[in-house]
Amino acid sequence: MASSKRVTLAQVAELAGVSVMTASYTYNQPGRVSDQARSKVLEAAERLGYAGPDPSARSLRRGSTQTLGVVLGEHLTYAFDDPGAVAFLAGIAEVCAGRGYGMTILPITGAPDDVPRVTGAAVDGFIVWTTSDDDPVLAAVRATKRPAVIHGGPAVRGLELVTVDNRAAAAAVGVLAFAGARRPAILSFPLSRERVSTIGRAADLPHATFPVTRERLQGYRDAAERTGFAWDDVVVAVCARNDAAEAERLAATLLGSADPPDAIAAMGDQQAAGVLAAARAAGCAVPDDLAVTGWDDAEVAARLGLTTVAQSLREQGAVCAQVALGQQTSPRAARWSLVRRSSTRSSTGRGAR
Amino acid sequence: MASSKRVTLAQVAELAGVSVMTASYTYNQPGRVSDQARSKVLEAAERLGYAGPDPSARSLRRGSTQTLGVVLGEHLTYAFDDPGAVAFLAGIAEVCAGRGYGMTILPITGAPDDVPRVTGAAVDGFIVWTTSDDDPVLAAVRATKRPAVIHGGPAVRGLELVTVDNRAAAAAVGVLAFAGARRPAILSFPLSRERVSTIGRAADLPHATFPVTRERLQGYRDAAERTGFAWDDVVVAVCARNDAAEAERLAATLLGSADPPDAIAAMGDQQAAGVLAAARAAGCAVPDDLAVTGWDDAEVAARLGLTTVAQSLREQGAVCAQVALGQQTSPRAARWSLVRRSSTRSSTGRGAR
DNA sequence: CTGTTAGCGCCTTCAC
DNA sequence: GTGAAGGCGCTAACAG
Repeated sequence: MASSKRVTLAQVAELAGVSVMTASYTYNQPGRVSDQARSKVLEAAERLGYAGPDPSARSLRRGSTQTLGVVLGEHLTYAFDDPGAVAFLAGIAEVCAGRGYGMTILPITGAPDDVPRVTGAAVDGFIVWTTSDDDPVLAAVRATKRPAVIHGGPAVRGLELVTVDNRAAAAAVGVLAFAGARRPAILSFPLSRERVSTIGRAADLPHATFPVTRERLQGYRDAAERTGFAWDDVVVAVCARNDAAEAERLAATLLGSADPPDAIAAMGDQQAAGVLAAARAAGCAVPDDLAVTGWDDAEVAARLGLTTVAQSLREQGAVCAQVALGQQTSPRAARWSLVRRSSTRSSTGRGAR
Repeated sequence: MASSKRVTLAQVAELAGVSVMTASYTYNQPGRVSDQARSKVLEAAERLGYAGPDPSARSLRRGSTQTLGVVLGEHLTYAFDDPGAVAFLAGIAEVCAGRGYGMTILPITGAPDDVPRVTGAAVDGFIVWTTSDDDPVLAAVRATKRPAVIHGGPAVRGLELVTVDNRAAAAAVGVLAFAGARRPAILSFPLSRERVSTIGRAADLPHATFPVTRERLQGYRDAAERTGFAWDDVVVAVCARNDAAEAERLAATLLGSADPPDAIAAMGDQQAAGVLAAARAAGCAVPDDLAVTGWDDAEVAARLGLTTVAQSLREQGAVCAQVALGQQTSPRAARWSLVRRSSTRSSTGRGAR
């Protein structure tokens, strides 16, 4: 039945005894073709083992691929490990599926071939997961001139941006973390793509090229100053990612130091969960000996009673997709809110809640 | 600088004063072009705002898209929620990134347009996440004649299959679950795409069209019979998915019944975690009052001390990708092993471990 | 309802 | 190192 070579629409049309267009219509606008012609075409297709119109040829002709590209920063595994990133992807997928679009994941490895792989992806638009100011992929995406939306940051001229106001949210949650504390500390996402772990004074921090990290640090600084601290007094531990295990290790180090913190604002709920584990191990009562805050309001935050910043990454993913598809423009800043639970001190006195 | 219309290689070549082929070589085989010609081309491209070779045209001409399609069953959100599925995707992504391939996620919604969306995806091959015998997407994938690998099942003529021996593994873990028990029960994945929750006798189960579910049920049956039970005596609760919350609800119902089970074999670790939560709520000691087993050896299994079936979904994802890329063929059955922890009774007497 | 024409943008082939 | 021709497989646009 099937020939070994690729079967084309022209061959099907010939065998069916109709023109190529009739065969094409049979697949694309079946209602426009007579029953008779249609069945002849389908029968011929069956006989030849025709696989259906070739997607690449169709894309070329139509000028659209019906696919959106999603650029995920280095370490795809970590992206999938992060419940926030996963929710974001689910939001994109929902919109894509609803509009008949596919969704191409473009994993970035850090190797030089990232750029051609992104540029060469057959997609109608891009969604870029938070990255650093200096990520070469940003320029590559812009160079394609296809619609592109960046989530989180950085803001790039000509590309859309969907994000919460990280600085404001960090300031708000930071106040909850630091209120009533004497030695505030921060558990930070990496500052730059090198992703090294460090512990040090806030004043000694090198410039952060991840805008999301940078803005949250600024917000925590606002919070520290608002609650009576100098930025220099704040200890900042930098993690390589939003991961409980590493956070636990760093938190254990902090808590075991000569001058342990009594408040830790973390940039992610997974990190905060690690901090709670370290606190338990150290015999530290939360929130009395140690206040802890997270970020994202993931499932773990509710389970552990974490005070955190709530935002819907899923919804933001959906918005990114809509913007990339041109269904929506100029999204105002995404919504966020504070979720106050038992991991922070009550500002009106102990046990006030 | 940039014109509003799409810029083509021919226009770049013309402005650069070279032939189209020289321009093409500049992008694809830079070494083959003189420095002079190359810089003229790149300058012209810059001036015109040329976005680089069009991916669809290139795919058509080359006959390959450099992308793999991954078909994820209904409810993409759930897929991302399932740590096993996520590990599987990470394994695929790893191989894809390493070979310069993209990875297109094809979410299945259950709507009739699933088939054209899958068929029409510009991909070189497919990886299909476990589905039911009657899923129309299977036929569609096969009809494309592109390489395709199914994970888990069903086995389809002409398509590759990567899976563990579910029946054997279920029999093995089932023996651990049921040993020393008097009223064995099973917490099952859905039987068919309808995904309804039910509780009933094993003998009354309708035919399962999800082969993975079916084979695991058969294995548990083997285990039940091997440990002295008739299949009719086994209670089976069917969940809509591998999710802790739903499992907890069903387990609570089981444990609150007139004749509560004292052993529950679950098809997933998340489900098993839900069972443990229900047991705790019901004041049921594990494993003495209730033995519990899971499946996958996810992170939660280690944390909760669950006896479970270990398999590397990540590795299986990688294998699927390699097979789909034609780098590997006829994969033998994937490896699995038993991980015995504290959620099951010791076969040599209490506390033997 | 069916057919003809004319490319979509690029790259393989083969010549120079 | 460079170029001319031709066509990958399909469908928009326009007849009839």
